[in-house]
Amino acid sequence: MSKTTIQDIARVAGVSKSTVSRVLNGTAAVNPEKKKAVLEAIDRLGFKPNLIASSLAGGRSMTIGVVTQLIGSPFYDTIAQGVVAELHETDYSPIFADGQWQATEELEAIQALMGRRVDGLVLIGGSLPGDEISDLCGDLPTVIVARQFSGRGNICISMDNELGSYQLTKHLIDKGHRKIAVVRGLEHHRDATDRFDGYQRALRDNGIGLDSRLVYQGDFSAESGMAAVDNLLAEKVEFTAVVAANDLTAFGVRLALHHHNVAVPEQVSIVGFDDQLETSFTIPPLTTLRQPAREMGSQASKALLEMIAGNNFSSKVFQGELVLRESVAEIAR
Amino acid sequence: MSKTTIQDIARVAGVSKSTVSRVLNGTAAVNPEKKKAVLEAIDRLGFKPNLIASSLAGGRSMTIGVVTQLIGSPFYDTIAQGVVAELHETDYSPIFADGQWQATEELEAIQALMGRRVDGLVLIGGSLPGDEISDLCGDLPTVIVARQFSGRGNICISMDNELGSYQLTKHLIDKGHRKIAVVRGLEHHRDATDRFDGYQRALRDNGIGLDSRLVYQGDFSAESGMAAVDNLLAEKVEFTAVVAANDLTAFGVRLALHHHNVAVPEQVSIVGFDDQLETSFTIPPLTTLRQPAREMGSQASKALLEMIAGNNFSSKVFQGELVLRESVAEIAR
DNA sequence: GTGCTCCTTGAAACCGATTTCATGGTAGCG
DNA sequence: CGCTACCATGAAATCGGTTTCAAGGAGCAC
Repeated sequence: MSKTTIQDIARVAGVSKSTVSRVLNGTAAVNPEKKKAVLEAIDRLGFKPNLIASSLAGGRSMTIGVVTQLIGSPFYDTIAQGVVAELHETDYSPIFADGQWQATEELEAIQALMGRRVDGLVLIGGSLPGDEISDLCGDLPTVIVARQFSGRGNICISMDNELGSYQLTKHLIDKGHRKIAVVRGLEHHRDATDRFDGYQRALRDNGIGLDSRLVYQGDFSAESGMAAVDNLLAEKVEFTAVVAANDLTAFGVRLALHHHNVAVPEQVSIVGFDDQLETSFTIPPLTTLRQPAREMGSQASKALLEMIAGNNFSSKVFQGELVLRESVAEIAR
Repeated sequence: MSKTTIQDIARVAGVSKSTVSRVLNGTAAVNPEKKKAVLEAIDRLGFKPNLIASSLAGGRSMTIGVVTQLIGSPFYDTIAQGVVAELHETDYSPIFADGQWQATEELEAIQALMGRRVDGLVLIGGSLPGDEISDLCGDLPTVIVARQFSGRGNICISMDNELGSYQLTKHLIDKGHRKIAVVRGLEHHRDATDRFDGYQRALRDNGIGLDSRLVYQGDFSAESGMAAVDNLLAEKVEFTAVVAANDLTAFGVRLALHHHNVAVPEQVSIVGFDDQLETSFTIPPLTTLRQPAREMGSQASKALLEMIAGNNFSSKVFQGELVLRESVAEIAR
């Protein structure tokens, strides 16, 4: 551990601490010769400034708090990656705390990060009410990713889930499908309800009535996709396509259909949501809606840095991109 | 931002800073009444100690540096999750820096973390030579995950890749396969070479010669799995099974076979490596080797905390677990 | 009642930087 | 040549805690 301090450098270079600090931060002009002496001393002693001390003195910690919800979801993981990657170029370091999709945990996580005097906060997902977040964070720059908010004064980087689901459903309708089953995501989860809304709007816009027998309440898991299919088949409900809550659920749907010897896409078409890495390699490759997860993460970091710099930044809603692959077939009407 | 300091609490409670500090940390006995007064003041003013100041004064930052290699690999991500989850219960917070699988970046990442005076370091993967790590970190407690080391005095939490691959290959042999193709992982990557070694040993132990036409140099991607199959088929090399470098590669293999109308597992069996979430839902569900990624991560945190506490801890090599699903068929000899 | 120890407590030093402030020196200008 | 203005520089205060140290008080034994 480099125990050398700014004081040591000052002594070796024959200047004062103040001067060393000025060289380090370029806060003021210094005599070129002294500057050289300082730099040499730094190099020779292998000095690394103690960021903790500098945080305390400077009032800025150069850290960004990131609150995750540690469910091994590729989507959220990718967002986190984007956040970290974007910060990588800067002098800020991300410091993590986890909320586990539970309000109390999330609150603790935020408080822990604030105790560390982070300069900004990125919340990825989460279940804490918007206003509570505002109260908690006060004037601490805060960005919320993958979540849309009605709360006051928060910046959100989110996805238009309703539209995405609308597009997917519309795509199926355009291909001639009218008996379209849906596997919903986690109950009360905003993303899930938005997607379901998009599904409904697409049906409505095309004069197709909502058939409750085609709606299955899932939870974003593959298992719920399988259960949905088992259920549909057991009940002998006719359907030619399935809108899955996300890709993982679509995997489950697809596997269950396989078990029941239903051909995809010949007999039943499937669409997912997310476009996670594996979807291009399933059989058949899955038609889905790409969420720009990594980009959302890096956008969140960018927004936060702007806010910290004192600039304005407004919320951004991303639109997904329909990725057509082979899991949807056209059918005769 | 709570601007209240320990000084404010002291004033309100009518005691000295020292006493407040003692109440906060329980470092010494305090008069119950004063203690009560202090606690009340803390509660009333909503005081949260400034961890930065306390780090500086206390000499410990209560922070753990985690060096990742930001490739969106589910395996490494899961390890990171394990690390974070385990730390969640403690007063330590993980702070991230990324190495991008490049030695120079990794070096910078480590230095940045040391500048933050982390109390310990977890390296997930990485390419920096072991001795260099030792030099760099000195006596800073350090744990390396998902990597085996010859370097001196480092603690490693790793997987026996050679054995895992041996078991998978052996399983195929037991099922009657003798023409077993292999798609290797990234060149020069230790995990990849270990796995290839395991493959070779299994063949050797069972009197099967190594046929270089059955060996394809991949890179852990799904694309390389597809390319391998295309190649094998184009060259008209006979094979009845494929050992893929990891699950993702196996997905590629499986898709390419599908495109060529080769039935899995009837005509060709496949085994993967990792047991990532999606593998149980592919068609057919993939036989693979489960890596206890999350557990490795949490084990790493545990080890690190022990080391920080001054206790000894030795390296640990995990063994994977063969997960039998439906992608392997028995064939007549 | 005196002397001693033990315990609680506050004052002050300290952690390692940044930043303010005062000073001496130099340059510019009349 | 003298005055002001400015620049570079170091001393000292500061950030918000922890920890050492010495002192005051209580408790106990004689």
